[in-house]
Amino acid sequence: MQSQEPKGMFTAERRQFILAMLKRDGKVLSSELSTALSVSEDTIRRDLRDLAEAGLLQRVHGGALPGLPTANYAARQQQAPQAKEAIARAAAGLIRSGQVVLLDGGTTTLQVAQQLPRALQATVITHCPPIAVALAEHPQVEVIVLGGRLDKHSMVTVGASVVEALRLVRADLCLLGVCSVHPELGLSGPNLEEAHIKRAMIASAAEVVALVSAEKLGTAAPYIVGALSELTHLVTEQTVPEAVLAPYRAAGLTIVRG
Amino acid sequence: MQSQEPKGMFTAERRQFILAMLKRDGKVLSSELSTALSVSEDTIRRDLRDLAEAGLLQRVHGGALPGLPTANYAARQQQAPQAKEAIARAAAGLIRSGQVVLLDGGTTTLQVAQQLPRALQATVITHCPPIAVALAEHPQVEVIVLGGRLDKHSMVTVGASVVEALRLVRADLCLLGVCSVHPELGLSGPNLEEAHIKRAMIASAAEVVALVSAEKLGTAAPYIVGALSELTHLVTEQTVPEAVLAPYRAAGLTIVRG
DNA sequence: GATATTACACTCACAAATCCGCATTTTCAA
DNA sequence: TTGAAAATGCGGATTTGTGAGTGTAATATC
Repeated sequence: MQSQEPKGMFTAERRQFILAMLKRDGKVLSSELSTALSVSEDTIRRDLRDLAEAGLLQRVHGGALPGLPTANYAARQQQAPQAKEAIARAAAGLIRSGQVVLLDGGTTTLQVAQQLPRALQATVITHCPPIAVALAEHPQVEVIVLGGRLDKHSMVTVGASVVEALRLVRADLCLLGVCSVHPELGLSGPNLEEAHIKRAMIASAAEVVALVSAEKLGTAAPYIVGALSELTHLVTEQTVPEAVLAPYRAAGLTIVRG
Repeated sequence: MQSQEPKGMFTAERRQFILAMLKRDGKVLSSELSTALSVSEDTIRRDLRDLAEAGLLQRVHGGALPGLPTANYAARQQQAPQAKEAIARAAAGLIRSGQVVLLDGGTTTLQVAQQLPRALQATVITHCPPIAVALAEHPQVEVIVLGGRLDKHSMVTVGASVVEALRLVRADLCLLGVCSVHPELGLSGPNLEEAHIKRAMIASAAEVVALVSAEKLGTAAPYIVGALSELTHLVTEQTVPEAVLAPYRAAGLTIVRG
């Protein structure tokens, strides 16, 4: 993709190229751009200055970094500590090319969406608008949004229409977010509506993966989602001691540590 | 196709040729077009100016690039902020407390969502995930998301499920975004799927408001949404001369200037 | 912590592209 | 045919994009 470009290139084209390169590599260097596009570094700097002014990237010494993908999610990302990021990365690794994936709501699954390899080609079905917005940046993934009433706290759509739409789906994989997991009580959550939806997601997927941070392991919440036997994988943190995980292994789950 | 053209060539023909060449090559140069069509560069510039006004391409220094398809959503959000903001504020003022409102996709309608008075209590139905995310901040507004396949370019969900869900709705008000409006041809847009959805939105609402920036007035696009008579209000910029608005007034529309 | 190096902003200059007004030609209808 | 409106081309002024030179700020190196 490092291909040279015709000597005649519009300013707008060059800036598109810069943005594309930034998106692909996560950063750009003024010097590299200058040689790659065969224009002076001053021109590159002018481009970077204008693009930064438009909020499309963030200038740093020597080049530029991706701009903040809107303030909303920047705030969310901050409250995602390293542990969640690691869990998300591990979970993203479970998705294979060509699969249809059900992606639950929550900050951890949002991280999953942001960490999908750019080369991955898949269909993601979600009832979480922020995840849909995040995945719009992805070049390959097809996104299906499940409609319903928006629950502003958890930022997912809920209601009969979501469950109904899930009935029409046969997914390969299902990634479940915020849930309590208990060796005997199984999965449970703090919200009845969401519990219904998670149950429908489980019913529509061949493999079911739960993303569980350390503090949610061994706990339970008011509303039951399903038994432990409904799960196939459990992704959690490095730091969780093996003793805590033993009962889940015994139940036949594949354990993945982020 | 690169063949020379008869010395006698109608203006419309030449413009078709320009569009075809743009579609084939992804870009056109004023200088090349001038020699290829054996007309002066001024004529080419006039063509490009008119075609850009009709929204069929995007002018750049030295030639033109394909219209909207290349610009991404984040970039569009930045363009012409003050005019769009004014239109959005005026449109937001049309919403009365307790109403059920259909909110179309687009950058202008996103502005509307961001400008809703915090005291307003209403239900907003939208097929645009970014709008849903923006409205999550609002303390009073209930949000309903219409599900479907995500069109990454315009950031709205599309498909039969959206139209189907709209059938179940009886809204008081409908705010339509990016559309071309023409006194005789009525509303039209650049996308067939979206045209279908806009039509369904119109059918489900008692009052229909079109949010139209100055450059979209008097223009048309490939896909018809509906006749002028389907509209009840038209919100546009302060700067639009009264003469341009006269035909819309004559059609019985209430004109609101931002 | 001082110095060398690199990146940056600012200005100027030049060329290309564009815009504008006006004269000329073409088109179409009365 | 004739007249009005639109389209076209031309010469000018203006704007835009670019590169080069110079001084300043930031980073790297010792």
